[in-house]
Amino acid sequence: MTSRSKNDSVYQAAKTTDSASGTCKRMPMVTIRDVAAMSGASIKTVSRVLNNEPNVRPEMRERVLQAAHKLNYHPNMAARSLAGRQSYMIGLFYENPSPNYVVNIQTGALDRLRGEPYRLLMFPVENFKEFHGKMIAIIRSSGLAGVILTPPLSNDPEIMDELDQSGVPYVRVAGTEPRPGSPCVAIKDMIAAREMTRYLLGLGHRRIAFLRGNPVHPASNARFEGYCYALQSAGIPIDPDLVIAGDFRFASGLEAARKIFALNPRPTAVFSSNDDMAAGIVQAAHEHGIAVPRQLSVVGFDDSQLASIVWPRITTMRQPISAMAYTATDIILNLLENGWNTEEIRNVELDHALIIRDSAGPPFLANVAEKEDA
Amino acid sequence: MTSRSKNDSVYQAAKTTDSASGTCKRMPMVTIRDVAAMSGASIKTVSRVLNNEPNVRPEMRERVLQAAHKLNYHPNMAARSLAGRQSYMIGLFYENPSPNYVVNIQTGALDRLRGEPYRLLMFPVENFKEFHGKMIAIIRSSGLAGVILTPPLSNDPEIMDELDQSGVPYVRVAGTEPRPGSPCVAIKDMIAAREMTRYLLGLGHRRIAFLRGNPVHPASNARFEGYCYALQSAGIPIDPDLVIAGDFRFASGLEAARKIFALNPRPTAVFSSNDDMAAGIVQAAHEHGIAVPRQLSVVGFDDSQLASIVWPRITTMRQPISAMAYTATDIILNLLENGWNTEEIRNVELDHALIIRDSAGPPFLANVAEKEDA
DNA sequence: CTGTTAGCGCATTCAT
DNA sequence: ATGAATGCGCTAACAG
Repeated sequence: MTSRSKNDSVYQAAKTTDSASGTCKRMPMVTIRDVAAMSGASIKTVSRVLNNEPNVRPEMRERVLQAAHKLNYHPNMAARSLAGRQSYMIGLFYENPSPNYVVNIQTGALDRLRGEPYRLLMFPVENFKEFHGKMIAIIRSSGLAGVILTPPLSNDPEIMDELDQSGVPYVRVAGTEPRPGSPCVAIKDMIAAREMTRYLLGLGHRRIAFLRGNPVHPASNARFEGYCYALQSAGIPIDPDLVIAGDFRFASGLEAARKIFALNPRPTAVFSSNDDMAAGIVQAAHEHGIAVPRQLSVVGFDDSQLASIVWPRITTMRQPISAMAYTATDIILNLLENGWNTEEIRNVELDHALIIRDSAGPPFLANVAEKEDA
Repeated sequence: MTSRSKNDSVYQAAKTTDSASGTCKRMPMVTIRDVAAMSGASIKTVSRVLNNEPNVRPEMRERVLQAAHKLNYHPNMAARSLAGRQSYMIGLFYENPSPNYVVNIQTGALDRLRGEPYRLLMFPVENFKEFHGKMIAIIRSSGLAGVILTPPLSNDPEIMDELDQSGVPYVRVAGTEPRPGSPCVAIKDMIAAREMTRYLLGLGHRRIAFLRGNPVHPASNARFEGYCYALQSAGIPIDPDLVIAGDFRFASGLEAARKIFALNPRPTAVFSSNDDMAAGIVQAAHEHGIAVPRQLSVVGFDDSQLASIVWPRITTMRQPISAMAYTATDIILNLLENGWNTEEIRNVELDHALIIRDSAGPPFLANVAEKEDA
């Protein structure tokens, strides 16, 4: 009740006048000036209050806050960006490998952004090769404050060069090669894949096929290494016939299944680099009347929604995708707030977890025999 | 070759100087002034060229364009928004029912935005009830030029009231109730559901269960109506026991399955309001040893990725989600460009399509008999 | 057809 | 602890 009715009516009128006029053009802007006028402070003081800067008397602060609330004031992002020479937009660049991955990444980033003045801008990239040379333009024209790179972009040296040049902080999700000056959050793909392979080995499998992902995603290679490592330490040579190419898509799992089913003797287990392809194998198995896991164990990687939707539910390696994006966003925010100190770059590695479900079991030895006399 | 080396070197130096200095703060802004200086035009002329306004001599236009290109100029969104009193941000508001839906919506919107100066901002809404009253604040502080509403927000009168008040154009995706002043793009949910039900009827089913979606999504009700309509015109009364509650999530399909399987006699078919729940039913059927479609036909709605990933692949009603979002975005863009003429609001209805796959077939009559003597 | 002059709403010196 | 003045990069009236 500090300000009298006269003020109130003025402002309230200003607030509703246009929407009542039918043409409904645009709401009259309530600016920092209006707040200043109403609270009896200068615009600078209002600015101080709004940005939580020191050197404002508590009671003054309170008055300003009340006025802002009363006027339903909201800072104008554009003006703020322009004057402050920085934006509040974070760009998320991704190439759509699987919808679930994208959604999880988004969710994680958005979670971290909740309550922050920053916004998330989506940049789907179709063909990241033809993307080269455009990064700077995009950053500049969209006025991005920071960017989050997901694979395969997070390992593209050219893109990172451009980013370095642009001067905006960027964080890589699931990048593999360390890069000075650029933080990265990832999981230990190699270790995780080794773990999964050992799980299969522990179940008794000896002929384990591996379904690779898109080779431009380095995680795909890291997982393959883990598979090789585990096999070799178990004294099992890598059989090239058991290594099948794929591209992370469901359809490529379907295709791979054909090749795998044609193998003689057929492997007793398949380790797919991600869940989408694993689901493809499971579907193909159904169609060929091959029982999973009795005749064929199938395991995936990611623990995406898919893995628990198909039947049997897929044993997989959980990759905390949302958490990775959350962390990446957190790092960006720190970089943005505390200045970009290239020295204290954080590289974070999050934990993976083996999720045992129903698609893998001990090898059905009759299966091998049955094949051998074919 | 209009401008000489002197100019060139100056600008080029300006372009690279900072990134070479190690501290990598921010690239020096190339402004409209630089372009004006280099091309020998005034900033207003440059502005005209950049915005494709008339009244510029072609050769002048060319010179400006070249200068801009040479300088690697990119307009500053913030300044443009501030001066032009309009932003280039389109907000996409959604509550995450199923990841696939969200991704499809996004893809459609992003497709339409390609090449446009507009950007897409994501606004996930957890609890849309507690969202009331915040819409205006969000629009204002983020400086949204327009918004796209997806269900259930696209049918929330309070939210739409706020939107009307805010004055920014908004388009509803899959809204059901027509609303003056707000365009909407949808499919004919009722008709489509009726069609699907008739398909099942045509297969010979008489006991068809219906799995409802989240009741706050009006599409859920429309689909239910279609089901009822088809049944009634076939002279089959609606059996309340066959109408099961759900919420569009996979898990609710799983739950619903238990109830459905306990029914005696068991229905020969289930029509689920969306694919996620249908996938839940299929999974549960596997677990209970109920063969789909031999012992139970299951059909879904949406034709999401899921539908063709589970086994058997689900017969479903394709809803062109991406296309709907594309169209919605198109409408927003028109509204933004040509002014918001409330008179010529377009309500668009896109086509659905029955996608016949493997999860539905004729009823297995022995099934009925078998149940009856139980 | 083209240029000049003013701001847009805010942050930011530098006064006080 | 507070305020006046200046300008961010651009668009928008107006003049020519």
